[in-house]
Amino acid sequence: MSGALKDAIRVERPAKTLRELALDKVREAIVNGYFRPGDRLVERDLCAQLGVSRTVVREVLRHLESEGLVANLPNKGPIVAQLDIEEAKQIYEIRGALEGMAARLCAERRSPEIVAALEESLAGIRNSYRDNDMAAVLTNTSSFYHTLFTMVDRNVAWGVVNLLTVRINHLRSMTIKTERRGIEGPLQMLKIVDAIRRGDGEGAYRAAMDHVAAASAIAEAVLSAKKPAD
Amino acid sequence: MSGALKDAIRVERPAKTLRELALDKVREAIVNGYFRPGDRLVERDLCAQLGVSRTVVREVLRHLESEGLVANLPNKGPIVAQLDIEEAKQIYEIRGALEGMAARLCAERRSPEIVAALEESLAGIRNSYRDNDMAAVLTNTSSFYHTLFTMVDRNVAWGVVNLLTVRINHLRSMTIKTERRGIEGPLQMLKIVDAIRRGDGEGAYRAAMDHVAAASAIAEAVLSAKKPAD
DNA sequence: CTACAGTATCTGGTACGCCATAATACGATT
DNA sequence: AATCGTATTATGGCGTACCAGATACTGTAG
Repeated sequence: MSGALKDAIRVERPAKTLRELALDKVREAIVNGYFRPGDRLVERDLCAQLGVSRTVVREVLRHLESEGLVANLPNKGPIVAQLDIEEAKQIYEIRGALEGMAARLCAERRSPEIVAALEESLAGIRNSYRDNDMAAVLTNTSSFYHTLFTMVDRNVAWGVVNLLTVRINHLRSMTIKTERRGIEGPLQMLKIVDAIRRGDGEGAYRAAMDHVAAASAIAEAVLSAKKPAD
Repeated sequence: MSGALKDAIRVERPAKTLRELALDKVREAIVNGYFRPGDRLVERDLCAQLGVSRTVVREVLRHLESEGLVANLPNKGPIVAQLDIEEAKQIYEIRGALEGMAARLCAERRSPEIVAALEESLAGIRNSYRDNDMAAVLTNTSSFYHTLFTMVDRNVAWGVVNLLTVRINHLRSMTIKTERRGIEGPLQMLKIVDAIRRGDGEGAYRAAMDHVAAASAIAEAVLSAKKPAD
């Protein structure tokens, strides 16, 4: 049996451990705001809410801690990590560097498939804005960058970006709701795609940087406007 | 009592939980080769070796898994992650992008303190090469980049670089042992410092990129030379 | 109203047990 | 003897119970 085919008939098992299910649940609960920043995450309460044992809950909390979504106060226990503005700016900066890098690589490859895939994602974003479906905007934006990275086989960088992105997810959901972002966001991304189509590596790099820089500026405004109200 | 002083007499407790101690131990054991890539990490064995309970061991394994140092085979359990060459190249590339970014920022800040701190680290590296103390070379190199990042308050990026670096640590220890690396490595780093001293952001960026590119090339050679021998 | 003691809460950590699965060894059958 | 089925073992996944230490809360005595 040839190597390429030998997995074809493999029986697909759920294979997800309880731990992974719980991890996804809690992470989602944090990123979509069910648990707010600063909330304490009491182990035994989580056990009850998730319907799993402390063993599982503790492993999940450790995992989220290493993702930066959960902070651990000594002798007090885990809380949902607070995002301070300085950290958010750094995250945006890193994303700029890595997404710029990926955009440049895409441009240098000069592959029509890449352009087509990016345009499809971009169309999805426009539609979601038109339908006012903000959740869809987020997932489509993610998918845009996902193709940007995976088309040039940069899955490690994609993992890094993804890891950082969850930490600023509530910021993202605020920035995209900003007035004019529905116009300017896709416009900036279009510039990236155009530069890639032209094979203009440097232009693609700068366009990607500009896009996250804009997002960062909006995030900073949103965050500094909200902090005093706390 | 004034706020600035009130922590002064605080009794410094280890504050490290058993879990963190165990985490460090296991990570170090992996990084310095006590556990080889592909080795199985049997929970109950680790309990015995570390002298801690299974709960702790499991949490440690989960943490290392999310760091990428440990891989979990379904229905078989955790093993030490194997590093394939493609992934290593991607990690070097990311480091290049981020270290270049940090170097540029350092140059733009034009602070003599930064230059002084970097020169001190660099001197440490040279001395370690002279003494043939390869472990010290590694830690001093880390400290060089640590100052590069923290001097411009980019601790998040530093965290990312650090996280990625542990995954290629055995590669690092092989590349620095390469002939001529003891000359060329410090020379490339000196170029970074010089550009920073000149306030030449672009030059610092490129010098940092060149340095990791060189390391990456050596690593690739080392890795592809070793793989067939497996 | 304050100080202090007692109490409740919660994490950190341990021990132990049960179950499911995968691999291996072993034995039976043809 | 080769093969097939079965017991055994190793191990991870998961749950429960328990204890110690730190912290926060509370009520009472002075």
